[in-house]
Amino acid sequence: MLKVTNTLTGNKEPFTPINPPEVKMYVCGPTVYGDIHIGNARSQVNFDVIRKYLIYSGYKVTYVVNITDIDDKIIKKSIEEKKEAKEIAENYTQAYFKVMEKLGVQKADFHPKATEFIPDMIGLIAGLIEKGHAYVVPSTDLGKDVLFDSTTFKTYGKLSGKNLEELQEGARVEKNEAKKSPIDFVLWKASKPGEPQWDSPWGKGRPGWHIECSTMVRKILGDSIDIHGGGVDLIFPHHENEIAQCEGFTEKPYVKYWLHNGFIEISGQKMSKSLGNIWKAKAALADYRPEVLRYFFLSAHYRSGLNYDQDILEANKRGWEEFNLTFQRVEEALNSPPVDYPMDLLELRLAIDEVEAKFKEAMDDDFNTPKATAALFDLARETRRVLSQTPRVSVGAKSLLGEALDKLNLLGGILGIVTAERVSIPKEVEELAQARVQMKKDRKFKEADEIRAKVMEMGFIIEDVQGGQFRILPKK
RNA sequence: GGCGGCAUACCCAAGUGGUUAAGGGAGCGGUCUGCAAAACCGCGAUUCGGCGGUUCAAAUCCGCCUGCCGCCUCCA
Repeated sequence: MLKVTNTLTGNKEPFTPINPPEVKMYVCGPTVYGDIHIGNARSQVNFDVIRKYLIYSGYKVTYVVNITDIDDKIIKKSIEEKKEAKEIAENYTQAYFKVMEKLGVQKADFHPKATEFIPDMIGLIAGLIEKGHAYVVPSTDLGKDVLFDSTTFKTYGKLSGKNLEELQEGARVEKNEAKKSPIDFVLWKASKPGEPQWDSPWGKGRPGWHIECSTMVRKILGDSIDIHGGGVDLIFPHHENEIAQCEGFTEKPYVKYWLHNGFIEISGQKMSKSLGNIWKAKAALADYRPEVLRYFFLSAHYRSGLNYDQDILEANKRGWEEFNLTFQRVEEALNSPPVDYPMDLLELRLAIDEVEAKFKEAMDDDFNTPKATAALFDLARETRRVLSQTPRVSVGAKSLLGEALDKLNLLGGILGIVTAERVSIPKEVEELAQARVQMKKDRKFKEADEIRAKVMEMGFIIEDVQGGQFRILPKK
């Protein structure tokens, strides 16, 4: 039984979708005003894993990740770079997809862009005005603003655990004097001359940030959905406001399970522009394999903070490489002719039999990826143990190793920490290594060592195993 | 000030009332080997920030204290 921690209730609760086996899932995607950083990437990877695990568990998932392609930051950037906002948005949208693809994040079923839903947003805003949840105030020469009237939504604050009085007292200096209450938020924003703009009943303007998610969720998935995800920082005000907009209008529950992932910190500090410690996903991918980054992201529970440090990532890298080596070893054994002596396979048999149950148990517990990974490592260790003495194994062992490999591929694939990529060994290296076997037999160790040194220069390591056999590994 | 989270070995990190406190990295010892190895095996917290309490039983529940962090303003 899958359990998930729901921000709305603050509890870990059984996951029972509204209309099983269907699961409607929406995750906040990027605002495309720049290259995404490693924190955005972590969030998307977390939810990618959650999505894949739900599918593995038999749910029929409809997955939506939006692209915010109109907002203040994009406009600011377009002024700075003297480019159209549209061009900025388009460029960074492509950059985003490129990074996601590299990271093995599967495309969502829908990637709606805010600018493609303007008429729907206008419709929702008009509906909110009609229902008395929103009001219009004068703004620029081109149009008026529309604001959500928070006090009309009784349960405002239920997601973030805040209440209206506290919020009003704690509110910072408010710029917009037209607001009835400082915590009212903008649904529609009048444009200034030269800014991107759309026609509306309130003149030329553009949508507020919160309204886009509400609109696209309703348009694509419906009034009530099962899962809505994003980073912890979105709880307030973004997701709080989405609830107010949708439930204010539909009077139906908007989202059943709110899931929020923790932040990545850089050496214990929050990533921020002022600290100058923003770590871009692109830069991370230049230094590390995607599988290593995913392994790192999944090394802590998704709700926890995740501290980045050079040493920590290096340690994760070594851990992943060890895991990855298992695949190569097993494939090597499967592709070699069998030996005819019996092997002790009891431990491996047991490990294969329990890995999937252990993995499920971990993932069913609010997607406990560190624990799930440990289950995979237990099996990987057993396979390596069988292979420790020899690259060639018995027929029985081959059969079990094949089973183990299938399990590791299946489960590791959900986490996205398995790579299909194999380093091909050049024929010349293979031949040199083969020749070295005879040299060793002839006790020409000096020559044998020279071969090893030469192969090393070519980027490969020769490891001797039992029976005069060898194993070739790429140099790291 | 309000709300919330966290504190487990040298490092990362599971564990949320009851067998020997997962897993990974580093370290150490060993195996194999002509040597080497990033290979394999073994070792490693009588103890879970501190102090009290509840309980037959607590890292796990409660209270207080200390320290760190997030949100309350754009942010994954």
